Amino acid sequence: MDNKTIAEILDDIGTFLELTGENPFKCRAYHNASRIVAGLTTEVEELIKSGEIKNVKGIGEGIAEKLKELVETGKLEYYESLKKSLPSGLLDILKIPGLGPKRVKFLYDKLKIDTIEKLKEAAETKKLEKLDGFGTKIAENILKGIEILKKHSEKFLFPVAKESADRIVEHLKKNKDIKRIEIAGSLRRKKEIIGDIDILVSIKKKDTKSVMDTFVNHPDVVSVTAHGDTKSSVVLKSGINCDLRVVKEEEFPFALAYFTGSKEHNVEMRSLAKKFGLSLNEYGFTEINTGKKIKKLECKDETDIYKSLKLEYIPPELRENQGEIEAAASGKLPFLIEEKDIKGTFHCHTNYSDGVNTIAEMAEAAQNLKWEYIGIAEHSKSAGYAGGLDDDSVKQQIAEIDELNKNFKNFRIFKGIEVDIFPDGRLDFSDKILSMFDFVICAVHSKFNMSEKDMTRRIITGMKNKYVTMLAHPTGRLLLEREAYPVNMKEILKAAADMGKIVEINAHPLRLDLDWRWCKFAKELGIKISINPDAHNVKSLTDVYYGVGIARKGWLERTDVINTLHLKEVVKYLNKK
DNA sequence: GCCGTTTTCGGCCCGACTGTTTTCAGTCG
Repeated sequence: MDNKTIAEILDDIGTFLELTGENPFKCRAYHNASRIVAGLTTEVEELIKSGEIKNVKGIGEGIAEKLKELVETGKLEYYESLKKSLPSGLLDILKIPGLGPKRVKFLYDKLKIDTIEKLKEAAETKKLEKLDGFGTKIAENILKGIEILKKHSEKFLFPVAKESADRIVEHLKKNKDIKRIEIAGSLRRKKEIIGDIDILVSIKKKDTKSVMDTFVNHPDVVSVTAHGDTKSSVVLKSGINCDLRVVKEEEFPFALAYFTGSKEHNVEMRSLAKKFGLSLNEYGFTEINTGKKIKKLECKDETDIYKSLKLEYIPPELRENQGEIEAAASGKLPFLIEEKDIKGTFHCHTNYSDGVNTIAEMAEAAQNLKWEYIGIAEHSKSAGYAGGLDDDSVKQQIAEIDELNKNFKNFRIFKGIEVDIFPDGRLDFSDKILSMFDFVICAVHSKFNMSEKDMTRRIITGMKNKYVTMLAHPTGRLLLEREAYPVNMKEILKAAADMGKIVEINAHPLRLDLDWRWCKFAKELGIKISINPDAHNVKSLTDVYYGVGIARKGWLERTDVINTLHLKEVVKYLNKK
């Protein structure tokens, strides 16, 4: 049983326990354990065999015992009986905004409501509002919530959320009462999937009304779900929920840190503050004993906050509670890669296959970005749906690139290919053809329904070819659209490290894969990463910068990423292959 | 259920908003 499945089961147990009214801290222990398991780079099964499981922080005796049963028998009695005791529909009802475990359980106990349909009917027939603690307003909100859930239950890709957020920020900036404004939340942390948008402002005067009004009256706003003095909440045209918080200028750094999250990072920060005798919240530090605001613990920015707890400044992308606080305490934070470090890129398509622009146009666009090189890599012949190249068109493209390269002085187009890995691990071109390229990318594009074992072997066999330089989009996922195919990523990365192959972070917003959760492990193995846009037109070359965000989340430094090398260094690297 | 530089028991982050109440519970992040 893989860690992902185990994590889901633990998370469900946490939720089930909430619904039964269990001690909230016990519930949290399961949710915590779920997150921890999801972040492990070693299989739980191995940890149990080696006895290492008891050294994992957040997993104690009780949960370790349950994990043991789960991996050894493939089942967990505790989980099964919880599941049996509660209708599965309660989990759906829980997704409705405004309904938490208490109310869901109450409704189930009182009215036997266990599906969204029954809930809707009860609200419409005024049964809900007669219950203790319920009223007309809550019933209305539940109906509204059901509608919102139906329409906008989905999450959003980073660029979609970013664009919506930028529009609001631009609009708010016109309000002269605003002093500082920042996007916070998962957008600031550069998560690949965004749930909602958090915007934070500080204002010059006391009255927040004008700022709040500016916000809720934005033309993109389709409904207002909260409209208070310090917080307002709206749903935007794009379907995204957007929150605005207004704080005083001196509170701004604390609020920014707080609303940037992640929640888990904040919890750790608060615990740490406690050890310093301080309580940390979105407004500042408070001494725990006196309850008085500490005058001289003013922080002008986030750096000051971290410094107060004897930590280095932690960049937002790292704030996922994946060891960044310990690293910051011991001066071991990575010096993260930045956009300006990118000197070129690989894996771009042209109109030779399914791209839009010519090679020359792509090269020109790359130069406009001040890059020193671009690598063209079309699909191979079996990728008929994507205009894959046959032997003849390969030769023709190579000739064209050679010709174009004669015109450049400090720029170069690298000749490459994105060759398919067949189910048996063979590649879609002969070695003779592959030997003609400056670099070769291998990737899976078909038959995704193989077992984990077979898919892992397929990819590793493909990488073994001596002409292969790098592996592209290692899980084939399309965010919010298609699940990753099952692979043993640990084995693949180990194999890549052994063979000295580069692994791609595909910077296309739908892929962003190698996932950042694996980057740190890849880095520890000494694997070089290439941040590639998989661009099919000139505009999407800048997708590379989404990839930089993911690399930063994955603790990567300039030296971990191959396309931070200057032209001369890259030529040397590729020639060594 | 987890955890320990106050602790092996007794805590476990904390505040805003909403709706229902008339001082608070539930939800959310």
